[in-house]
Amino acid sequence: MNASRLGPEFYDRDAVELAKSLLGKIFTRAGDGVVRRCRIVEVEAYVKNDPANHAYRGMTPRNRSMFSKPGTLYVYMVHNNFCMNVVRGGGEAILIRAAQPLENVAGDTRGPGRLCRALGIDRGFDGLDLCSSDLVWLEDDGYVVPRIGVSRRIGVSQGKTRLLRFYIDGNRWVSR
DNA sequence: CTTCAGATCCCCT
DNA sequence: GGGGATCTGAAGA
Repeated sequence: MNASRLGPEFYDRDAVELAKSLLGKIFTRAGDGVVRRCRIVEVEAYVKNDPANHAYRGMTPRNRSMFSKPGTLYVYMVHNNFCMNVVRGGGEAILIRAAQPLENVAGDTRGPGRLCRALGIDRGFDGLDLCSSDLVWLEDDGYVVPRIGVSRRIGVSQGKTRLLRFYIDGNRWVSR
């Protein structure tokens, strides 16, 4: 089956639904003369009225991409590591925590910081549009997720009890 | 301007 | 399993 690039309509939906839908999709990173592909296997949702969300207290220079249109990439740095998110819009986004290497991907891809390192994603990718960028986009190859696992989020100090982490149950590339 | 906490990772035990 | 690295962004004075 041919893999097709996901368009604007895919990203314009409830944040939790978007998070679940991102599981199994192919993250593509082009440029540098090669095309790297990996399958998203673990995500976390950061929603409205969520103290753990960077956008909880409104827009700042760092998180402005989270208020851009659905399908925008939000990249930030924490403790010397980059993390990337798929923006839902209105201050909501989905953190990509881990992926399964498919093509031209070397290094560990389990954990948001490692994943960005393996794919060569940095703050320069913040604000790019996954629907129109020549560097990064998402594809659907028809893969169907066998079973979605749910848990609390990892590494947050607030909003700990909310079940907003989703992963492909049984996949060896899920972190932890 | 200063202070401080953080959506992590690595290395040690 | 736990602590330190390391530095940016945001809040407070």
